[in-house]
Amino acid sequence: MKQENDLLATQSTEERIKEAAARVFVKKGFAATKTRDIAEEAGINIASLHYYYRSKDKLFELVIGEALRKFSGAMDEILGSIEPVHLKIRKFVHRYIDFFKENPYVPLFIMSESQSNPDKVDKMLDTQQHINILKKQLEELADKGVIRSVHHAHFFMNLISLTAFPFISKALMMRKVNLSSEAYDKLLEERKEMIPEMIMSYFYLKKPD
Amino acid sequence: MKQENDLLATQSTEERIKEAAARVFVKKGFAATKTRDIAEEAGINIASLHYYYRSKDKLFELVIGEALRKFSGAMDEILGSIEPVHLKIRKFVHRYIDFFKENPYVPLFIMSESQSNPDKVDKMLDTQQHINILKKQLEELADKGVIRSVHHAHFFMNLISLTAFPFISKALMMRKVNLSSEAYDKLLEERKEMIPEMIMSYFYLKKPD
DNA sequence: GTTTGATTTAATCAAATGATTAATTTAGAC
DNA sequence: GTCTAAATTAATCATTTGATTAAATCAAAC
Repeated sequence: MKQENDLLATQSTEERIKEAAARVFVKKGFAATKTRDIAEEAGINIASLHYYYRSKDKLFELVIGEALRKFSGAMDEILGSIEPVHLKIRKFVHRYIDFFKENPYVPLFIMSESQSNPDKVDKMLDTQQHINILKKQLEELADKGVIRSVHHAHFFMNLISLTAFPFISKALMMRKVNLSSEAYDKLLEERKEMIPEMIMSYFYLKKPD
Repeated sequence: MKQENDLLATQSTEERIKEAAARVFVKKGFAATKTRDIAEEAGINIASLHYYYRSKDKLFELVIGEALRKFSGAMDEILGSIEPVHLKIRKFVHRYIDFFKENPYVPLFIMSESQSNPDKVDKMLDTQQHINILKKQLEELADKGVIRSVHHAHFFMNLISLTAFPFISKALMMRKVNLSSEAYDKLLEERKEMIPEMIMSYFYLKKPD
């Protein structure tokens, strides 16, 4: 077969289907995505989709699984380390803002899925262990009087809220505050510094050592 | 017709359909919701649904419209007032946490819809004007050196992120931090005090007058 | 109790949609 | 070149689903 262009030449059909599926699923959700949409997006025949992936369900689980692994892999790696908390915060925020800039639909996608399909999502994410490391660190700091003594969940919630929500709400927020996508992205970049500072100024009663 | 029970007796069919639709749409999203689901949830015939609301689309627009009006109505009322900013923050957070506790699916629903259906959502929300009041207030405070001089969007983003995200992520977060729904709700209640304090401690350089 | 309009129901339609089939084409082995 | 397995396509199937229809039921007016 003569390759019609480089784009087609560089990727296998199998690959193209998966990536097209990821785009469409993430944008429209599972139910609103039709196999024909994916086929069109990938530039292939519907039957090829079934040839490679058996069913829409299987393809979806593969795609969502990858999104979740990427997401929680990055999270665990940072939160689970034994680095001091105040350094973790910075790393976490920087890495997640970069990650979300490249995968802007992932956070909302995960939230939506964990609403409509809690079991599927749940099985693919288990960060329990790493959160416990963070918890222990926070308890120690609280004992020493370095940070406020509040439930560790608040710490975690605040960190993720401030980092992830502006991505989830980008479309809405842009309108509300009347900003272009570029201007908004610039603000997101600023948050890499702002969020750690904000968390620190609230939780830390003394300077960390 | 003999009424079979009080629940059926107290609501008209029309009302029951709308409320059932709200529950199902909000839980599963537009595409995943089948008219048969709504009919079953409401305990009525599919044809009655069309009799009262013409089409699935019309019913959806009605439901989403109401959710959005409730949401943005509350938001505007508080943010648009001329009260001092530090009082607004408290009111906003208290009111929204109460609102979200009663309507826990609304925030995620709005985010999902503004992703897949930006135009529909956009037309129903116009808080531009009230945000401008807040913006002006923040600029004045910044000029006086009372608060940090950062883009007003950050202020708004932080406020909403800290308030809304824990509701959007409740399902996921509960697992991560290993909490029951009740324990989680207790944390949400604590946030009524924590969030204003956190925002204040970061943005305010002097005590507000 | 009859009539009338509003409401509800069961049955059905047409289009959309996930999946399959059978035929065709492609690429590599010999 | 020929053969074979893999890949791709067009055509089609069975089910789901939003919507409609026509008949049945209900409730109020008289």
